[in-house]
Amino acid sequence: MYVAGFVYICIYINRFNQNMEQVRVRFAPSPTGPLHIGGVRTALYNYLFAKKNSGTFILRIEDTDQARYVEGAEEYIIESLEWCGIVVDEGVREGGNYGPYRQSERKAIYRQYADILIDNGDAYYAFDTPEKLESLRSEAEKAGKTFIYNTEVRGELINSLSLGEAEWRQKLDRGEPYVIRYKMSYNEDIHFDDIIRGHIVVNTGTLDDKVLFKSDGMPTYHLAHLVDDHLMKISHVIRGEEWLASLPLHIMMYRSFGWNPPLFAHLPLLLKPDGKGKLSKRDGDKMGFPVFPLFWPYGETAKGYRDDGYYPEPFINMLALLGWNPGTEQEIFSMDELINTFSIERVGKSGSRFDPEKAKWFNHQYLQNKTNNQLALEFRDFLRAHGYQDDIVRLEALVGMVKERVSFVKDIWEQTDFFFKAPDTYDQEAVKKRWKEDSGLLLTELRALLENTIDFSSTANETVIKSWIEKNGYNTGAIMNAFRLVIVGSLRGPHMFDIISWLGKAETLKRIDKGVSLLSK
RNA sequence: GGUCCAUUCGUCUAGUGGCUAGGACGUCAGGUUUUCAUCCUGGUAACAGGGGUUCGAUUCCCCUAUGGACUACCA
Repeated sequence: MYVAGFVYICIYINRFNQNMEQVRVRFAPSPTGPLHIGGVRTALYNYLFAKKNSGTFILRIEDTDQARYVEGAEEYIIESLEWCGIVVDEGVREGGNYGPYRQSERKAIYRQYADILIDNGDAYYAFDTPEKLESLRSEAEKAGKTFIYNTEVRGELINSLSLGEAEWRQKLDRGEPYVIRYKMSYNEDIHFDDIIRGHIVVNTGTLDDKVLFKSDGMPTYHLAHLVDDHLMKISHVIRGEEWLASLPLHIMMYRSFGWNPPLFAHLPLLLKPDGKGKLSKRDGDKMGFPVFPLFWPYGETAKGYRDDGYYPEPFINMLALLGWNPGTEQEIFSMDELINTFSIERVGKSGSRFDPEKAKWFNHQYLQNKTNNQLALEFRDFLRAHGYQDDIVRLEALVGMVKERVSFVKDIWEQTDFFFKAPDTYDQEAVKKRWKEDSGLLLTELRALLENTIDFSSTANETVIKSWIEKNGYNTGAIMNAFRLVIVGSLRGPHMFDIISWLGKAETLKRIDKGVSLLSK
């Protein structure tokens, strides 16, 4: 028992080391719509693992389902990965020695492998119509059971196992539609390992004879991905947890083919922020955050992170930490740091609830590290959208004043709108609280002071005004709040002296005049 | 229903057979500030439940509960 266990572990370790020699991983989405952040995370973990181990990251398009194919989805997926900074080594655009990388273009390959299984006796032809199977399923359901196409019922259905050879060959020759099914063995325990979940045992009695080859001449996922993974020399299959249930089948198939399976790692799911279940587009719509990297422009549109103002770096940073952590207290990672630190063993086992608030915080952190020049350049577009413009040096100064209080470039406008337009109305609450009987007189006095100032810089004004306040024994808070009210229109914004210095003397005096006349009535 | 997987603060998570169970987001309070925000400081808050094993379990085992995935000629 112990010896068997030891031998088993040795074989496993040996295989593990073999696979580590040439790491080749793939991200294999099907082009059925926009790429979900769950998918992005799967791609990211594959990418990080590949780069960490000097391996190859492959993008394979799994378009074997012609009915679900969506125009534009492939381009969208590629563009999404590009935006994220996930670089594909081999794929539909990049090419490579193991192409083609689109399954629809590999159609001819799959049939041969299906035939190998048939010759082995590990697969067979089945002629049952979808309608017949459907009715068997609903019948079983009515009886409180589940219909499974397996050893128990195989003999009673129409296939090359129940029919005489002459009979099924005749059906084939006549061109009757058929599928190829895997002949699952009965009552056998299969043992396999998952890097994240450890050792798992499943009895084949609970498995069914999965369709490998469809009547439309296309393989199903089970056949296609397995053949491709083998032919493309994939060393590690890192994919979503939804595949864990069909891993026993895949292990059996590797055995039938006589191939060494790759190593597997099944990633936990991303769950919705509230309640239960996995994250979906609906949650994003409902709670006002995106679940896709990019805006999806086809058919039913969906907003994306890029278009919502997120930078790719914090988006990736946030996603990397959702289900994985380095075991240290570091939270902010560049892509290179992620690559250096990543390991599959440190991916968690349980599903992670997505928290949009934390995503915002990551963006905030990254934005703080941008230079004023970068932000000013980006902000200029938002400014134009509001019908304003200014020179880049002035915008740099402006951005510098509010940078630390925003999470997105688009937020800058909310913090700086009053720089571009004098207030027309004044916040009533603030007026009530801060505009006193003598405010008008005091501001008129202040106006005279500013009018005679030569140096209108922030520091110069601060010195002048503060000494004036002190000399006259005025109340600083009373003056400054009233001052802010006429300049900004409400009690918010950066340092007052920075504001008026940016506005300039003429505009400052104008706003005092306007405010005093409107508020002193 | 069946099979498989999972379960540490509200959320993301660290961690260990003996610790005051650590960090981050959020939240709350205080401080700084001429305002708001930022920022700083501090607080709040967790080992799903029940049995074992053990001198001792959050940690190891079993059961229960809860959640999830799969159960297509979809991936």
